[in-house]
Amino acid sequence: MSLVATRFAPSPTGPLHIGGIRTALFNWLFSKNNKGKFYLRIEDTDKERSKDKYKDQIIESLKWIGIDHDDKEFIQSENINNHKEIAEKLLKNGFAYKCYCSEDEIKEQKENAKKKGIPFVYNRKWRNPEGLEVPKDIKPVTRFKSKISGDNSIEDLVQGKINISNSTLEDFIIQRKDLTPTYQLSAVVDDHEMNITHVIRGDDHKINTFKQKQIYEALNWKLPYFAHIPLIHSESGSKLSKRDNASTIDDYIKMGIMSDALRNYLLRLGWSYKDKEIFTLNESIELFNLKGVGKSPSKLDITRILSLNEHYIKNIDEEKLLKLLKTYSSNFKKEIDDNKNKQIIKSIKFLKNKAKTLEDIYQNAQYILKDDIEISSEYLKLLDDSSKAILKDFTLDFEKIIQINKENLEIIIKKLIEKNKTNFKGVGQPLRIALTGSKFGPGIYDIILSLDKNEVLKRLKKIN
RNA sequence: GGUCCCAUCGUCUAACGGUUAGGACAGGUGGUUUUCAAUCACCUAAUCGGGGUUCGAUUCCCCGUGGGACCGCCA
Repeated sequence: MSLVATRFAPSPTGPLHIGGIRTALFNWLFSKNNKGKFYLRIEDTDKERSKDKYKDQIIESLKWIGIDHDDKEFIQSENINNHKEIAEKLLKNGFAYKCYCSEDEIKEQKENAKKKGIPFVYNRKWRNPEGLEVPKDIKPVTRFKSKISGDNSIEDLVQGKINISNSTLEDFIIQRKDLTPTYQLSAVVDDHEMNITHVIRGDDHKINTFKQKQIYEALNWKLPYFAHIPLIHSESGSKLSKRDNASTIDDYIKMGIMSDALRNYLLRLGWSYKDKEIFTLNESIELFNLKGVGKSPSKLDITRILSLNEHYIKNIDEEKLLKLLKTYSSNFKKEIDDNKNKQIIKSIKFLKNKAKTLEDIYQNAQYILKDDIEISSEYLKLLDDSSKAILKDFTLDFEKIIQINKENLEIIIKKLIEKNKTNFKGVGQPLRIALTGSKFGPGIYDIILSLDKNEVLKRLKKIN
C-alpha cells in the first residue's frame, strides 16, 4: 500500500466544470508529489440523474488536461451492497436508527422552523422510539445518531482548525426509504475501502466532514486527512455551477484553449509558489503542496486564461502546435488537408505571434487553407483603378523574380512606392486584399513567401 | 435566519511582526512597425473599518462591515 492515496469523486450528473477539474488537478498533483495513488470514483448513486454519457465526458475531460487515474475507475453504485451492510452494522450497534416520519411530517417541521426563524434540525423523534407506534404504511429511512452535545473539530490541511458545535448537526439520513445509501455513507465507506489517505475537495463539503467524521468514529475507522479548498467563483461572485456559461472544459476546448494553458491557469488559481507563474507539468508535480493553497475563493478570469494560452502557443514546439491546430480544426472547423502541412509549418512562426487561441491561428491561416480567395464587396471597393494598376505592375515584376526572398520583394515594392508616389500601405493593402481577401493578417512578405509563386500569380491575375 | 469560512492593486497572488507592500494579467503612455498584432521602455493601481497586543502590525487578538459556503431521502 502506498503512503498517499487521493481520489476525485464527481457525480456523473452533468459535464465537469473547471472547478471540478481544478479539484481533480489538486488531488492528482498532491498524490504525484507524494509518489502516491490517485483514483477516480464515479459517484452515481443518484440513479435518476446519473448518465453514462457524463461519466464518459468526465473521463475524457480529465484525460484532455493530462490527468490519469490509477486502476480502473471506481463505480460507486457497484459497491452498494457494502454500503448497505455497513448501514446494517451501524443500526445493529446502535449508531443509527429507523425513522418513520412521513415526508409531510418533516415538511411541517421545516416550515415551523422557518416560521420561528430557527434552523431546521430534524427533531430526532424516532431516536428513542419508546412508546411510539410504528406506522405500517411508511417505509422508514435510516438516520445516523449524531452527537447532540459538545464541540467537534477537524484539523484541515488548508483551512486549519475548524470548530463546530454538535448541536447544529442533525441526525442525517444514511439510507433512503428504498434502502439505497446516501452520499454521506457511501463516500465514507468507499474512501475507507479505497484506503484514501487525503480527501481534497471543495470547501462546500466542510460541514459534511463533521457528519462523516462521526461515521468513521462509529466504525472505528481511521480518519483520513481533509483539505478543503476554496471554491472558484464566477465573474458574478458566486459558486461556479453547471449552469454558468463557458465553465465546462468543452467550452474552453472549443475556444481553442490548450490543455497546458488551462492546467497552468487552474494550478495558479488558489495556489501559488513564490512569484512563479509558468509551470511545466513536471514542475507543478514537484512544487505542489497544500501549504500553498489559499483560503479565500478566487474569481474566474478569462483574460488570464487567454494570456496563458498565448504564452503556450508562442512557446510550444511547432510540430506539436500544428497537430493541435489540426485536431482543433477537424473537431470544430473544417478539416485541414495533409497537403497543407508543409505550408502551415512554414507559416506557423508568424501566425502564432498574433494568436491567443487555436481559433485565431485558424482564422489567420485562412489564406493558406482556402484555395479560392473570396473578396467581399467592401474590400473589393478598396481596390480602385490605381490600386489595380499597382497590382499589375507588381505582377509583372514578380513574375520575373527567379529567387523569391524578402530582399527581392523589397526591391520591387520600393520601386512601386516611388513610382506611384505613395507609401508602403499604398502598395501593401491592395496586395493583402488580393492575396488574402482581408485587410488584416500576417505581414505582406510573410504572406507572399508562404505561398507558392504560381499561387501568388493566380490570385493577382484574378483581380485584373 | 442559524452554523462555518474568508478579506492585500480591477483580477490571480507574494511579503520569519521590521520591505519605498513585490510579481503576473488587464489598463495607460511612448518607441519600433505595412494592417491587426507582437515586441521594448515606462506609468497608474491594494493591505475593508474600528479597537487592542507590541518599540513596531498586511501579518497576532476582539468587534463591526462586506463576501461566500452549508442548512436535500443531491453529491
